[in-house]
Amino acid sequence: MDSHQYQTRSKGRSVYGADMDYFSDDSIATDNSDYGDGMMDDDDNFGQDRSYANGKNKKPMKKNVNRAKKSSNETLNKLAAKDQNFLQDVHTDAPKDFVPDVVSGLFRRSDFSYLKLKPDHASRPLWISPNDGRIILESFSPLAEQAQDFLVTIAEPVSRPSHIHEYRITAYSLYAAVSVGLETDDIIAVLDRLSKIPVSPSIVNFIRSATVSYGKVKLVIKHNRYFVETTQADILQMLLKDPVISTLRIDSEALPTAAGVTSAKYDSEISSVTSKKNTVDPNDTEALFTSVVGEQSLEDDNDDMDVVHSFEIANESVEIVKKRCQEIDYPVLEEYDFRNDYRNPDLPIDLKPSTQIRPYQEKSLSKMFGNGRARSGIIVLPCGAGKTLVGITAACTIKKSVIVLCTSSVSVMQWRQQFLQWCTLQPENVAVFTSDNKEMFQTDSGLVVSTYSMVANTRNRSHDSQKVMDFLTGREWGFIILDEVHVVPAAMFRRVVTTIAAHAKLGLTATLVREDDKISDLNFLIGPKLYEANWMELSQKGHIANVQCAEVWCPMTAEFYQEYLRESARKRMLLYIMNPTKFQACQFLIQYHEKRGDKIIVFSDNVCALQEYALKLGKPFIFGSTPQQERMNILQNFQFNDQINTIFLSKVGDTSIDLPEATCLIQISSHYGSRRQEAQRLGRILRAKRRNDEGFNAFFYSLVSKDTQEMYYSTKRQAFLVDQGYAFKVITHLHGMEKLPNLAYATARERRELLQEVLLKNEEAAGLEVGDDAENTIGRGLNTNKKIKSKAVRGEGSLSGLAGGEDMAYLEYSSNRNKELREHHPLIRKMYYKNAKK
DNA sequence: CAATCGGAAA
DNA sequence: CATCTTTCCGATTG
Repeated sequence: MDSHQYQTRSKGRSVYGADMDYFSDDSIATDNSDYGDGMMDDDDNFGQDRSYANGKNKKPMKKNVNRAKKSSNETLNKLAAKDQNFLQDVHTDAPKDFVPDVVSGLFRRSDFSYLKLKPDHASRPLWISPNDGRIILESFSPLAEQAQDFLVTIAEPVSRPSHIHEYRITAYSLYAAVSVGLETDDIIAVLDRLSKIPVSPSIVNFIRSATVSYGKVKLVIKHNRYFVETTQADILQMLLKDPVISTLRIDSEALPTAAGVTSAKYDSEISSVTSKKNTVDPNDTEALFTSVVGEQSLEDDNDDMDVVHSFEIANESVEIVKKRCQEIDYPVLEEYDFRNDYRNPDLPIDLKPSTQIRPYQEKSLSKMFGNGRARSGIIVLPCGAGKTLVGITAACTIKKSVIVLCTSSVSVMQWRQQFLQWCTLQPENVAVFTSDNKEMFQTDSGLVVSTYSMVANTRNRSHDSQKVMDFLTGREWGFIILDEVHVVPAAMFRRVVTTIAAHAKLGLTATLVREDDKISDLNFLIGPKLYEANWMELSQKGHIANVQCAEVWCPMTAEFYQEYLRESARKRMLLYIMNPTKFQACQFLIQYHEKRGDKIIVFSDNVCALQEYALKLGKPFIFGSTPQQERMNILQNFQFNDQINTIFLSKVGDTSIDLPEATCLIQISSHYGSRRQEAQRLGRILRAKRRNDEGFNAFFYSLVSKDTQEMYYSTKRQAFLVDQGYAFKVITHLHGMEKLPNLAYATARERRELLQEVLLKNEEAAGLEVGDDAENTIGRGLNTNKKIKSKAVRGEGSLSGLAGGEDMAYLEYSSNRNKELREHHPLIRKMYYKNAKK
């Protein structure tokens, strides 16, 4: 199936320039999907090569490039089939313009023909670019699985579609590898064994130079005090001479060994140390060295070294030191020797015998506890793969007080429940700390589950809240679990990490991508990425659902497209979301999947559209201002009632709702190019495994209005999933849609009415902030222009609606109900306030 | 005392 | 980039 890789290749970056002629391009077949039977078959005629999505380079991609690829030889073909951006960000000192004439992609700027293939290259699965540490893995090789295990450890997975995987060795990935316990020589040796070509000296040098300093400096907490440790004396000297770090050192000998040193005392100690240090000649490294080196024997670890050199730093300076170490290329490793921690009381916690750990969960944990200590870091697992259980197992291994932080109070409750479900922890050892539940455990050790916002809060706290915070900050925690690390703003994170003293930190996430650059902050705030699962592999092994992703192209109707072209960017959005064809597609898909017996979730970012769709189709929906009680009610029904098989969700569904399992997901609008959102939403159906035998057992549709901006965003959003190996099929025509009985907006008149409604909504949205209906009561003389307009469109219903004829208002203007409730009340209030003042 | 609302921040 | 949604707190209800 040759074209397969082209589909999956489409880590597309389409740029919608002025030319929109790509859709007449014959390389995109239209209307060849047979929706009636074999609708989701892995059939070639189903999806098409997304060759329209071709390049950052703003030029419409030449068809013949793709063609050329198809006809060239096997290996070249595969390499070339990789994304075109291969060389877009090559930072290399190697000659780039070897051969100006290109074959394609990868070979555009460099000629690699000078690289000698090993005689038995065919049986080796790797190829390493000497220029930039890029690694290409043939995932069909028999050695692929082992190679993959190795590569995830030492390199960043860039893209992992079905046949060819791409990784990249970076300084950071090497750091992670070293901190997981790999040795420099082993890395090089294994690489060489797997590679088709001898590993180039440039790569070997890079690995050596990067790893020589990595994993050598450790940060350890003892008795609530922080120590910087290293086994190499020369590194210690180097650190002590560092202008930043040297000033932060505390003389540990002078401190009493007992805990409970107040921070005031710390300060005085610091000053005493610095004054003392001035007496030492900075050039006399020997003296400097001996003045601080506290030698101590290490409990026989797997380390050959039996001495560690360490010095103490103050709690407050931990972050500065970590950052500084990162800068000077000696990133600190945080390890917790929990087995030898006799000071903190043990927590009676163990997995229940019935609890089963899956192989990949075990593997991720083995990275964490590889040398008998607990390393801090991040574990990346797709949603539904049992992140919670990984966290719980880690807690059961450490057996010290645990604190769990999550993003919402809903997940707080879930964590608590899961802990009680999977392990032997007793309820009296568990405390929940949220806005309406402030508990503390009375025992020596225990588990606290809380939210980030609760802990990181800087504003004034309620009395109870402060008491709990004192409790949290006043003790030493063995382990902290940070759930959904990718969503937390870095600033908040920092506060959390610095206020709570925890020996080991574990970050859990499904997607380590963000559209901003804050993700790198996690590196030094928590630690290296310890493990990243391959989604495809998990789904092949049946741990998560097997998902068929599809993008449905809905052509704009003539009227809508006309308006679309006329309107400003701001208003275009509503037009393409409310596109009648899209609505029909949605209706059709819902009906199709309900017949199959699927449970369907429809996502829409746009609240107006959400309500419009849901009401028109008579389905329940949940959005921000849906009260908690109603949410529960709807979700309960969705889960257990056979009559309710479809629900509509706004952004609330992305996080913080405990969604019952669904098997089909339809997206009608989304947040621009957010890859994270896309992944998160897909994650909502990964848990579903009911029909594992039928091949695809879950469906993910994105409805996209053709020829609009949406297409651009859509491709961007998919990038992450495509990198994970998902193939997005394009459906240009839903077979049998027109024949659907009671199809909405089937007549031109209905569509016109819808268009009117949408345009009108735009007006209202624009006029809203001036308060166009407050005028009836108080807002006299305010913007009469708008007032007239709004009155005109509202017609007879408006007055009764304003006067409290809710039913009427709800039916006719339901889409604005939320806005009216939320926006006009404060407005009226403000006006009252103003009047009262006068 | 609980439920609910408004405000602020993220 | 604005919008949406969430969180927490304090105040107001019945």
